[in-house]
Amino acid sequence: MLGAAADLAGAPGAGRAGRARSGGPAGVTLERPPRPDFGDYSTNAALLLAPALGAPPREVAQRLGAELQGRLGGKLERFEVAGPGFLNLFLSTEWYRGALAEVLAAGEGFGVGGAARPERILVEFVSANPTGPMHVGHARNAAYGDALARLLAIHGHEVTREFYVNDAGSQIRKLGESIAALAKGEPVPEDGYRGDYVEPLAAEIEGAATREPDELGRVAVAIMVDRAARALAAFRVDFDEWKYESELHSGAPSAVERVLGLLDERGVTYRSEEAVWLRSSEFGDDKDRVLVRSSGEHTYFASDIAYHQDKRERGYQRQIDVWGADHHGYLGRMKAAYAMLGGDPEQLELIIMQLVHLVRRGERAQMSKRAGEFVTLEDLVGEIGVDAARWFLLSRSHDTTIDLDLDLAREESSENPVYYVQYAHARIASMLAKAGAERVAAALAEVGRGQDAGALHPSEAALIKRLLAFGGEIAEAAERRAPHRIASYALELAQDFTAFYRDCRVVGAEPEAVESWRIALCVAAQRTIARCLVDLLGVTAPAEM
RNA sequence: GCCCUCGUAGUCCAAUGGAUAAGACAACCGCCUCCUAAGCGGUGGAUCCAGGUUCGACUCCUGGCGGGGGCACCA
Repeated sequence: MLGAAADLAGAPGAGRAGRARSGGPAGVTLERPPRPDFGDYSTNAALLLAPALGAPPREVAQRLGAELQGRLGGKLERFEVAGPGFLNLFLSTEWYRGALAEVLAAGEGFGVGGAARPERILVEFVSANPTGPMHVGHARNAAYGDALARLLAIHGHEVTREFYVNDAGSQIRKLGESIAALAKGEPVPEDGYRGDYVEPLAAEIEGAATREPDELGRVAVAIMVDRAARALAAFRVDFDEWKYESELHSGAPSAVERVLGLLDERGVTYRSEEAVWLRSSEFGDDKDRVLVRSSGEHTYFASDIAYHQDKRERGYQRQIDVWGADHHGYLGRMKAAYAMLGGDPEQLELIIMQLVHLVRRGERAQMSKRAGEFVTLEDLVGEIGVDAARWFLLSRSHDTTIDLDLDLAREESSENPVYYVQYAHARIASMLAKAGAERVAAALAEVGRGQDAGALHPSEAALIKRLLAFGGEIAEAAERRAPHRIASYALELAQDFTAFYRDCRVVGAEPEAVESWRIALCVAAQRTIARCLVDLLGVTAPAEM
């Protein structure tokens, strides 16, 4: 944590660091109180320490305050004990000046790398079936998984992003059969694929009318995967690895066969009605599950177990899977299988994304891939653009259902708060350009020397406090797998900047020391907004609008 | 029926057990001689219901009610 803020966090039992290291009572916080007259920062430490100390909370708060006063000296203007025993701290201008200097000195390192224990993490997301185009649900999954990966990486973890391609099983054969039928001018099989994209796909594949369905399926998968990768890249989502399910079935023995062997050795499988079952119900699942069908074919679940085992063997300390809500019934069996193979269930995180519902004329519409009725990722981006689409999808918590009315989204995209944040960034760029690069460099150097620039405007203090909260916001958002918090923070930061802009003249401010100080504050605000937009949310930060 | 998840203003949505529940859109009233009006200021408006735990509950527990999802030898 930042030095200036650490002055406070270092207080007995106060702050995040205090909670983590001191072993003090849980729930101690150092936070920005709801009202300015409650001080700049506030802690409930006394409320929580009081029972252990056998003293009234207000008395404990008084003692804490006195101790802090001694430690911080001129940085702490005064403190107050409030309500049931809150300790409210009022910080001096000196403290604020030092804090901004530290933000600027930290540069790219400001607020980042705070993970207490960095891990190698594999984030698997999207993993859309290659049998059709990606719809808005995949877009949400992509935006979320991508933002989460960015967040975890900035928080200090080593992150790998992976797309799992389900290129095996009956669905691929069905796709091949559908293409073969269309190529021959025959009707598509009853349970085949008949979306708008299938016919062009059939036309694209040379000699489709004379090739075998299995082979057509493979060719079609290659085309669809390539198409998905491109659509995702255009959405600013890139993957480090593309893992094919078919690989898990190849070789002798295959990865799937090996994992089935492992389960067998552990005595957690049995045969019944010609099929091989997993005793997953003994590990928290609702019922036992089939691994090998009576036909001799492996189930999807069997390859998925092999896939998760494979991830573990690749040395990831943590696996995060981002799944659609329609997969949540699958969670219990996956956790069970993971544990049955000796994995620590804590290290397998299965995140369920709630669905995106399409709304047309106020009514919910069903998205059906086989019927070809859905809004694709490309449609969404085409209608409202990458920035607005990403913000729209990322500004909501992953566990709330989103209703998407594309007509409304198109109309309202100009009202998207993303533009407000971008506008603040562009406005700063314009101000700094007006000041000139040399003047900005001089101002930054001056702040580092700690020049006295007089009293602070409340808007300046508020903006600095918001900037100082950045590291905590990253930590909180990363630990809770909640990138939407970054969107909230970015908006609040932009609002605080805009209030500062309204209240405080920057370029041309008198005396020069004030101008320097405010230019430096603008630089810190601009960097942090860009950090949020570009590096965390994958949204552009334009220099002009 | 069972399991999971969500219920906060007209709408969308935020809030590690903390003080008077944040913000956006929509509505209404004002503001461009001034570093970008994609902006600023102001007004009204919310925790599904009932119990419980706690000094303190939107938050945790129990029971309802409502929305969504899931309960295959499909993937």
